[in-house]
Amino acid sequence: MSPRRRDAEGTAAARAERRAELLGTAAEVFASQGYAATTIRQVADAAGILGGSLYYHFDSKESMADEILSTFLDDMWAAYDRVLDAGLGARETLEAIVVESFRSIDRHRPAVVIYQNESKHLSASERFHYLNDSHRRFEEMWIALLERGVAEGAFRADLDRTLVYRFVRDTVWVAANWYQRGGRLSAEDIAKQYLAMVLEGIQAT
Amino acid sequence: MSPRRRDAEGTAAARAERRAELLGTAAEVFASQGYAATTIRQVADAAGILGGSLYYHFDSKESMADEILSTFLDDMWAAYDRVLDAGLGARETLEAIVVESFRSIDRHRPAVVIYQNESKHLSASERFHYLNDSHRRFEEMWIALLERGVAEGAFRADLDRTLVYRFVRDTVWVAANWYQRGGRLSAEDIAKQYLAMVLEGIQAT
Amino acid sequence: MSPRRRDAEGTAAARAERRAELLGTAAEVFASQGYAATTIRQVADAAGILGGSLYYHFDSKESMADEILSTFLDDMWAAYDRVLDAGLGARETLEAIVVESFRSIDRHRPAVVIYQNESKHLSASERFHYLNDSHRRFEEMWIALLERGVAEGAFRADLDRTLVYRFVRDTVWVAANWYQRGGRLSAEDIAKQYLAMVLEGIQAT
Amino acid sequence: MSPRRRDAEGTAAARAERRAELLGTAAEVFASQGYAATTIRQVADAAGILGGSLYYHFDSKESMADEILSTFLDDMWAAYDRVLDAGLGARETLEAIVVESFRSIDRHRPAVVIYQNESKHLSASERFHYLNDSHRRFEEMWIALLERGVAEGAFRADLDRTLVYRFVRDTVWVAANWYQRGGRLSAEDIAKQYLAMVLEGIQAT
DNA sequence: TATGAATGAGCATTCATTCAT
DNA sequence: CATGAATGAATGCTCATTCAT
Repeated sequence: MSPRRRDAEGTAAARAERRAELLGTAAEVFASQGYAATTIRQVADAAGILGGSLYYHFDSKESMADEILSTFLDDMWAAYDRVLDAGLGARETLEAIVVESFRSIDRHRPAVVIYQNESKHLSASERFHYLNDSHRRFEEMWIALLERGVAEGAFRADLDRTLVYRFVRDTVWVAANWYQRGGRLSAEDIAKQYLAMVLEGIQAT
Repeated sequence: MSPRRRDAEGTAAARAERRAELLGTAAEVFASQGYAATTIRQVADAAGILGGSLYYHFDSKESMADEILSTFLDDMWAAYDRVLDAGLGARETLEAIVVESFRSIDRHRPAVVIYQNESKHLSASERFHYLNDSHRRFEEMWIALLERGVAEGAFRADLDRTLVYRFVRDTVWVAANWYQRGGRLSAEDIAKQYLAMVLEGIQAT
Repeated sequence: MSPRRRDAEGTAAARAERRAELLGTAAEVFASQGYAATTIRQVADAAGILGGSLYYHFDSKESMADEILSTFLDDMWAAYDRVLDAGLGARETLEAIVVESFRSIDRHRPAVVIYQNESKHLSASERFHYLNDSHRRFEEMWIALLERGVAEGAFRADLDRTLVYRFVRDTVWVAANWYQRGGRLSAEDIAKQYLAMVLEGIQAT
Repeated sequence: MSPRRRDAEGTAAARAERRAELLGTAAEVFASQGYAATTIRQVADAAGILGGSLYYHFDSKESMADEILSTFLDDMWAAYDRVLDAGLGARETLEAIVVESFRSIDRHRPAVVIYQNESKHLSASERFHYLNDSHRRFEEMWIALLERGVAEGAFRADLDRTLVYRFVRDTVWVAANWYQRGGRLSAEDIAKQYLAMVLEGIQAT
């Protein structure tokens, strides 16, 4: 590797790192104040630079949200796909999906919060149509999984399919609102307990 | 009753009715677009009047949100209090609380959506401190109920208390995002199925 | 006519009048400072209101320029069309067109200045494509007129057609840069002298 | 000449050459987009460097315009002065001035365009007062020339002096907007035809 | 009650300019 | 010589709010 090459990679990497750093800051502010209610100056303040300086790195406020959300979704779907391709039974698949979901929350908590709170509004714009696509794929995956589970005798057949889907979906993602990395319970701990509640219920047996 | 008196009451009642009508419209727009992303003009458009005219009825955008949320919370707590005062066992209390929650969603769907999406941000301002109070009371109620249930042998003892609380709380309220009055399932139907899921789990037995 | 009708017309007329008043102010500022170099606040200052208030009347800075230019062009082409439809000889037509051009300058001086200075840049945007259309029609009209004049024996045949077109076109419109209503010479006076120069030249005979 | 001296001259010359190159690029961009509407980045892009790098060569955007315009004006006045010092008759002087004007357009087309479009605005600033001086000198030269021509019996006496001045002045410079080096007609060809039109008129005799 | 014109603070974004490397 | 990250003032525009009618 020539020094020139190393230099070029060095600055490209530094640039990418700075972007990621700023996006992390932006994601946190968007998540805690809401995307619409957050001003670009608040993001810049949190990053320790001036408002205008953000535009050296990003085209617009929207493009920040775009990059935050698509990074999260790409990562999440990669994890989901690994699970779905593993050829597990319905129940094991559900467990693995829930675990991966909590791991996603662990890795991308602010992005998940933004996804939940803002995707309905953002997806109206062309640029965020992939949110709808992801949402549709998500629903199809869950419905198929739940039906397979009923067919395999793993899940109850007496519940409304759509209701169960929504129940599981919301139950998992909403946790992003209170989850804190490094808290009392790890993402895996929480996943285990959530699975116990979702699969077995909370009543004593 | 003098005609004068009747007139006064008539106009006072008419005024209150108009307020309620406008608040209903505002709540729907706030719920569907988000409070911060909604302009006062959009609310006025939806109501068929001009932006400035809303200020005859309300002091500010904030006061609309205030009235929407406090009306909902008052109504919900009245229902909760009736349940809590009925002297039921833990399990029956939980069932009744969940049913009342879905009835609240049925009666105040837009308000519930606003409550979920915006209360975290709104409660920072003095005027909305009652949101924090309500939240705290809510948590205390649920924790106490769950502990009583464990003590009574109705609920499992092997689950993290706080996790169960959050699980049940979120699970119920998030449904406001998709619930539609007059849909396939009534609020009571949904409550029954949610209770089945929460209490017994979704796995086949 | 009902009072209601009169009222509606009254306010509609008042609104149109205010728009025209503001557009006149904007046109003058755009003409004297240049469109790009003029801030919306400068226009507002000249109108005695605040920057934001202009947006009650107009969608954008661009839409002001649009309305200024299209009003001028519509008026000018109406006058041109009256001349072209009158069935005059080439020389008389040229004289009438030049006279109408100076009258247009008299009525729309700032708009003409904006047209000259900014149309090249503005016409890049879709919204201002009609500037290109007008330009093309203008060129066709002049070329046809000059050729007819040569055929009729009214104009010299030894000059480059395109050069003559540009000469006459520029010669007339550029006068908007210094013309002042109520100055020593009226628009018609100037037209007469310009025609003398263009037709007969400035050298002594 | 020591090697050291030659180096210094070499780099100084190289620097001057780079400046001139960059100024040529800047002039073209300013001319085609308008000075105010052109960003320093667009100039830099056109030059193949980054925005900040221009500041190694120039103090400011303004100083680029300054150098572009003053270079053009110095060159033009040098040519004019040669003509004026030649002791020609009024008519021959006018012809020579017009020819030199078109030669200036040929050599400095973008600068001429900038001069026409922006000098009115630029000359407000102290730094560009020489634009006013040039303008005044220009006017005096033309008025004197035209009066001499009338006195010598070369030019018509029945036309408004100021009008003729403006007519000739604008007519010549405006051509910079469409002139293209290497086009069908050379600068001298165009000058000849313009002189024919200005002196003899366009009507058949 | 409602209108419509205006306010004025604030927002996302742009851009000339600086400067350490 | 050039880069690239940052500055900070300014810009077009939005929007909650006011108020005379």
